[in-house]
Amino acid sequence: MTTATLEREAQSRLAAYGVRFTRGRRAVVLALAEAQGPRTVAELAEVLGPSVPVSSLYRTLTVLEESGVVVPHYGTRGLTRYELAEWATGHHHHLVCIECGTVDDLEIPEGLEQRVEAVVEELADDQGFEPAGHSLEIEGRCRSCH
Amino acid sequence: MTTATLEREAQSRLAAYGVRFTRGRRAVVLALAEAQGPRTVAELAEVLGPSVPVSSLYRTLTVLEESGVVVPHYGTRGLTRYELAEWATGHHHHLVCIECGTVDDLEIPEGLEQRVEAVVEELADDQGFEPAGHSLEIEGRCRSCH
DNA sequence: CTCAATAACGATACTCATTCTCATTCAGTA
DNA sequence: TACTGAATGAGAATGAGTATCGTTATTGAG
Repeated sequence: MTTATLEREAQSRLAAYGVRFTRGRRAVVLALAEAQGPRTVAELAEVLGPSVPVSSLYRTLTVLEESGVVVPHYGTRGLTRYELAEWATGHHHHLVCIECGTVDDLEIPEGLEQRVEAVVEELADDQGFEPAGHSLEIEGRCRSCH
Repeated sequence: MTTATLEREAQSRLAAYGVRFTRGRRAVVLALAEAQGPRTVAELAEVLGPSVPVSSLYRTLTVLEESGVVVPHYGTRGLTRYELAEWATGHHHHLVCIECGTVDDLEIPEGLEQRVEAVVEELADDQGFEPAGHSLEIEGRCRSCH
């Protein structure tokens, strides 16, 4: 997805939610687009510098989450990470490093994804609930920690 | 697994780690054995009452985690939940309620689990890392929130 | 273009889960 | 029973995240 398309889509979602696509919100969306996985507020603050103060960063991420532009991720101790929603990144899973705690996106080939979805569907049938989503986290060692 | 077996195994793991299996630690292990899914400190404190003060509860859970008796779970906003490790509960996955945030254990039939593991293995081959574990979280609505 | 009206912002105070500290108590051993 | 290190409990400290509130920026009406 191009940056222009990403911005157009993000703006459209924010508009549907009834808020503006401001400079600060654009900066956060673009920073997340650069990232290879979910990012903490601290990591984003590092990238963005003082142009987006921390208090605004928290509020911006809340707005972006509520309008469906980003989704939160809670895979590591005590920290909330954010990433662009699947309409922007495509469906993917995560590799959580058991050594350093970083989280990387993990592209999953279509065939494998279909098999995961089939399992989720069968589980849903078994247990009598309707699944709204799923996530497969794989714990291992990232390239830096090998 | 019977309570006696659970206690024996827990004691053995704590001994291997070089610490004692005290009254407070036993109480926490038994409380987690009663639970149907990962529990927060607040939830455990509610069940245990004042016999295990909160500061001890945190420390106890840390010791139990380091000795391999319990594992942490970070699936919901801002809260760490703990559950007995898989040697006690067997391998399982989680249903995270998108309504109320509770997390329930989800037993997965052997056949389905094998298919999940096959996918994880293939992903590992593709990406060139060795997986240490995996978790499949299904987001949906729990029975209370239907 | 100017002026409200309202959305967004930024600094700071605050909350609350979790961790740390330290004095006290307990369990195991001589 | 007395000694020694482990374990405990109460409360202080930390830090991520939230709420508040005065200021600034954007939008739309005239």
